[in-house]
Amino acid sequence: MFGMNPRAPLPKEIYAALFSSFGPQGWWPVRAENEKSANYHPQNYSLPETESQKFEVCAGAILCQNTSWKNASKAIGKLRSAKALNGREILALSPPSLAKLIHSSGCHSQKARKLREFAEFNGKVSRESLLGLWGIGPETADSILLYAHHEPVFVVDAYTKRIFSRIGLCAKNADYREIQSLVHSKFSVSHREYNEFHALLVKLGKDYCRAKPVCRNCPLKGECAFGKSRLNEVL
DNA sequence: GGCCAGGCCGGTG
DNA sequence: CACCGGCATGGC
Repeated sequence: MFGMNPRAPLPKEIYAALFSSFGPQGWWPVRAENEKSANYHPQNYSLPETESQKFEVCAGAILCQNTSWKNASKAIGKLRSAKALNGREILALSPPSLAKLIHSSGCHSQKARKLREFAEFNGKVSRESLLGLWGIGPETADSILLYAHHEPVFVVDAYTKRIFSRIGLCAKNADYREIQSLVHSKFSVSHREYNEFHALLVKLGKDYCRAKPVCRNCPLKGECAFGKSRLNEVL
């Protein structure tokens, strides 16, 4: 309860404000079969379509755990060059050589094991089955469900927690399921909106609502009590 | 050079 | 159950 603000903006109002200032983010970035560089596909919510594109999304979700997308993306590129962006080839590599390919993503030994665990999995995809795999926690599982399988699931990450708690929408120590069910119940939408919502929150977290916040031109400064009080201090 | 990045696991109290 | 250290690279 501490830190929550009854007059905080609702999830759908936050979504609307972010979408109108930032526009569609076009997640998840995947490469179409004949393209040389990874592309975003704004407003094409049917991607990923092929099995290899889906695998790329899942591998990316694992590789970008606690890592910048840039470093994770470099590792994806290495896997592609090695023709190892699929379960069969991942399993054919020795763990050390797989770790070498994904070196740039950090925690490479752990992530090599995580990729192998995922590659070995051939059951029915669900939140429970994904969470049963070593190396897949709630955020990675939900990212896979949303961005690879188009399930209407809101993904919670460190940015989400920081933004929502500063706004007063949730407590500072709110846990994953608490934040997720808050959004699911107050903002029940399709995978397209959850896709954009998470991506927009990441954008806000990177550009404005950082650890050291930059409130000056934040799109939410009008409704954020935290930002207002900070701006008053500065002025 | 410290802090942070689109977390997760295993051990501890 | 809540908290913490370890994993590890690259950019600012």
